[in-house]
Amino acid sequence: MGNITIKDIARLADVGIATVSRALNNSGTINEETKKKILDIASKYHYIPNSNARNLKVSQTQNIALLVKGISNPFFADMMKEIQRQVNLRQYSLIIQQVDDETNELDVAMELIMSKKICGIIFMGGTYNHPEEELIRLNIPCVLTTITLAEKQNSEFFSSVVIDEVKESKKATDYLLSLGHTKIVFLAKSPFVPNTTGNMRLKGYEEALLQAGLTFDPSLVGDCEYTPSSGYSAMNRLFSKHKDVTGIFAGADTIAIGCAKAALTSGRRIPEDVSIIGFDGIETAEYFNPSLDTISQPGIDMALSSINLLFDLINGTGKNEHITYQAVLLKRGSCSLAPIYK
Amino acid sequence: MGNITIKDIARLADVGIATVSRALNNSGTINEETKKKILDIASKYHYIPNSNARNLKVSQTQNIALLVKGISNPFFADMMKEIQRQVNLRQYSLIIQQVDDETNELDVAMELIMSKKICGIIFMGGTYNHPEEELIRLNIPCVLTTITLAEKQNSEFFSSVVIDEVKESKKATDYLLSLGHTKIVFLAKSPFVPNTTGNMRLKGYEEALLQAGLTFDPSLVGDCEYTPSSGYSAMNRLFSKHKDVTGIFAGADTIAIGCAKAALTSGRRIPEDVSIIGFDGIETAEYFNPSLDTISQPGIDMALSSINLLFDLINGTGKNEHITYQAVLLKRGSCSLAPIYK
DNA sequence: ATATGATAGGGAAACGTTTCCATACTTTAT
DNA sequence: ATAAAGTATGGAAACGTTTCCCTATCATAT
Repeated sequence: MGNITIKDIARLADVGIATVSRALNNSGTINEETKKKILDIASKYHYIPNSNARNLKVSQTQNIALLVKGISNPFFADMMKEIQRQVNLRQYSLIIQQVDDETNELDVAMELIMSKKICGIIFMGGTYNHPEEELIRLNIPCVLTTITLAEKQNSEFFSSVVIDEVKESKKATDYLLSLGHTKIVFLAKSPFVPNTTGNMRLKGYEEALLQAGLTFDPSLVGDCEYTPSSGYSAMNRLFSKHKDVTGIFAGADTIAIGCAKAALTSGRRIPEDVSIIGFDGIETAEYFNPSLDTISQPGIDMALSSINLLFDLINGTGKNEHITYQAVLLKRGSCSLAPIYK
Repeated sequence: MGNITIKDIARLADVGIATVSRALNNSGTINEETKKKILDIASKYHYIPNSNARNLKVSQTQNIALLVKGISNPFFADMMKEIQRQVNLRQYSLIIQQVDDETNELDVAMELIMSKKICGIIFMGGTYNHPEEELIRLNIPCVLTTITLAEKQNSEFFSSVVIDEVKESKKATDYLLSLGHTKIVFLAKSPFVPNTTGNMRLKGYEEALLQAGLTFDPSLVGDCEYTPSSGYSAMNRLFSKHKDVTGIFAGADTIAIGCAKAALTSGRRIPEDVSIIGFDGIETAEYFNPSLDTISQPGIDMALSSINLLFDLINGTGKNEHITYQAVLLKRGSCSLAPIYK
């Protein structure tokens, strides 16, 4: 049963197909009555335009792509959900493509673009230290969010929505410092790989330490994935080397949860013996026992801005923008004065 | 700069476009040398086929859709990630569409199908109590997973990958019962709405109770979303009515986390005063403090089976199948003998 | 020598749209 | 009454593929 096409509608309404097209897209000039008749027939027969034909003709699609690195972080999940919602609201479809550490996201993006599957793209998570020219090559509306930019952020070829990783990370460390902690562990993914998110956050940690007159000890930093299990084993390793750690700054709440477990199973109390602060502000962190202190990113707002900026670019209703959001320090139950002060 | 098309390749290779098409898809008869020449030129000029044109012609796409209800549950997130991975591995794209409680997933599906955007569909989460004919109308390879089927499961029009909700839920309740608990709370989403997942799990809970000779008390069941915060407030309400609750069966780990918080903040110890068991088996449950007992579903396996069944259908390499997985009871640190036995 | 059957490749139609152009009919201004 | 300027519509080309059908070449069998 061949689907119903614009031709069928034309025949049924006894008009030309050009007229049907005009009625459907209300473009050009068309008589109101004719239009109504056509629309009625179309809806009566459940006409749905063939998007392949349409896209072929206009060389544009109604799909936008979301390329996300590190999809497992629940913080991203919430952002994705919001982006999803906004995209659907605008009658577009979302093609989500996860990219792992090995795949080159630009190749993936290029293929999606060239095959005409998408008309806009959001990069989420990870690092984009590609020379700007590469992004220019994409030649498509593009926004980068929740990522660390190696290059200057004032490019005219994409929009971005980020936080100041270094500053926010310093904020977390400063808080621990203010509580009197001096032996503070830092955990993140690839902290020593230049320009990664983990690296940026390490910088903030280091800055805070130095500013407080402490020396930076690389053996206090751990490398782990953004998961509880990975945070757990990394923290265990750290504990075995440094029994006297009293402060932990985890570069993600998921990691913090794993660290907490490690502290607890080693007989340490939180926050009496060891203070823990996370990053991101996922819901579970609040419900953890004890409730986890964290640096909370405005994920939903960032998602919203990203999609708005993207559609501004797609519709030509706005120019490139670069937004930096503020994160906030949430004090809950996992940090307290260093034991020495008690 | 107009993209490079099959015509350009034909011109460059000095052959007809039909020949190029044959070389690209290695279909029909073609000389090996000619083919090599064409392929070389194509790759040299970074030719990428226009999928809109192709899809229009063959009336088929390389996109598969994932319609998920209740996207916020991290248990789904892991499944989605695996589905994503498998789809990409096969050079298809995944269009993820979240459907909320209000939207009719069949309408969404129909639109996606009719507009020729997809060639296969996976329904995930929620309930599908649509009459079979409705699903038949879709007329496209289709698998239902992690959902509760109202109708008999032997349809020839779709595949399914599920667990026996009632049985697994009874397993959880039996466990609590075996520990001597008699006043057990049950929490899930829409437990009293027929055929929902929550309702199925309620049935298992009820069966276990009845079998143990206890009476079913509806005032012990709570209705909440699949989130910690919702579980938290629902449990608080329940505690205020029933101070002597000693067992909690949460229909999701996310809910269990909220319940645990409620128990803890009310001064109850886990598991000494109150035992909690969850459902799903998300990673965080294990790292919670205390480690949460749960009924663990084999999410990754289920995702894998789903996608395999779907591609069997798409490629015509297999017939409809209906798989029921077993979940397993994970005993960790959140359940113990009822206080009365101590 | 001719007939047969592969094998290779080209021309052109078709997929379902949008849009340019042309035409026909109205209205309004002169 | 005629010209000018809308307004409404249809025909047909075009988007970039795939595929059907036809022709040409060549080897093999008669």
